[in-house]
Amino acid sequence: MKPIFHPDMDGIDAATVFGALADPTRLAIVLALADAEEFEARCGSFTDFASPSLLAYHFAKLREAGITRARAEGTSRFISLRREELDGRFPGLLDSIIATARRDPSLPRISEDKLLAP
Amino acid sequence: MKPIFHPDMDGIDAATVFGALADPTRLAIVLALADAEEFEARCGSFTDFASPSLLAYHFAKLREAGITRARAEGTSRFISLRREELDGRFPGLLDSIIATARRDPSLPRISEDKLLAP
DNA sequence: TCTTAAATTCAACGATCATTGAAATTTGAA
DNA sequence: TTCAAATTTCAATGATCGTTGAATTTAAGA
Repeated sequence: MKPIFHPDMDGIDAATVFGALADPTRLAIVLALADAEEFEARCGSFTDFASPSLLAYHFAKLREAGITRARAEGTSRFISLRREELDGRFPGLLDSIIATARRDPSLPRISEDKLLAP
Repeated sequence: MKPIFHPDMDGIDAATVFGALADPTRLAIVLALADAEEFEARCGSFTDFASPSLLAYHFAKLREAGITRARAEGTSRFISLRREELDGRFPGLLDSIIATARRDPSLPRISEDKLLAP
């Protein structure tokens, strides 16, 4: 019932965004969201990356840095990239981040068809 | 006499680069280097940003993440951006970082003519 | 040689971070 | 109402981070 907090994009500073990306698991989440056909993914799709409670921590970091939004549906949650808003605040940055993540072979990947499966 | 360590760019991963940028002082250093006419700056030019010992810590972080190089001359040191090398590893990233830093008014700035003055 | 200047290194500190496992919350289904 | 699934919250841990101030290094100049 309690709404999910999403920060105003105008208040986001650059160092906070980079801090949210300074972790391979979070970078892998962003990459998976970027490379997926669907624009959102179920939170439970990422259990290959970390334990549920650790994932919740990483999801909160990304959300509080303005990079992702979250939406609740039933007992599930879906997250997606705040593409347009982030591009308004820092034009071109998200695309560059995604391109950078793609170039890093050390990042864990996830098969795309896992992202929405219940 | 002991040479300054510069990591091989191939071994740099994306999360390390973002981690080096997750601090306003280090972002301000990168921004100053990017906006300067000269391609390098004396380390002592940044004392507005932090104390000498704290600056040395930040310089090391940037250097170990592959973002900057350092060169000793007499008792001074000069740092510069590893533009071409970084662009080879992560094309377009540095320009995007610089554009992002420019859009963040909360970052401290330095008058450009301080960067080389002895 | 003695001194000064420029910068780093080191030891310490409190703060934040990533991680774990258990407990709590929320919702839909039996 | 009870149960199970999905996810978060909480408390605790060790590790890393940003910061300070003192000590050290290095090289140039008097």
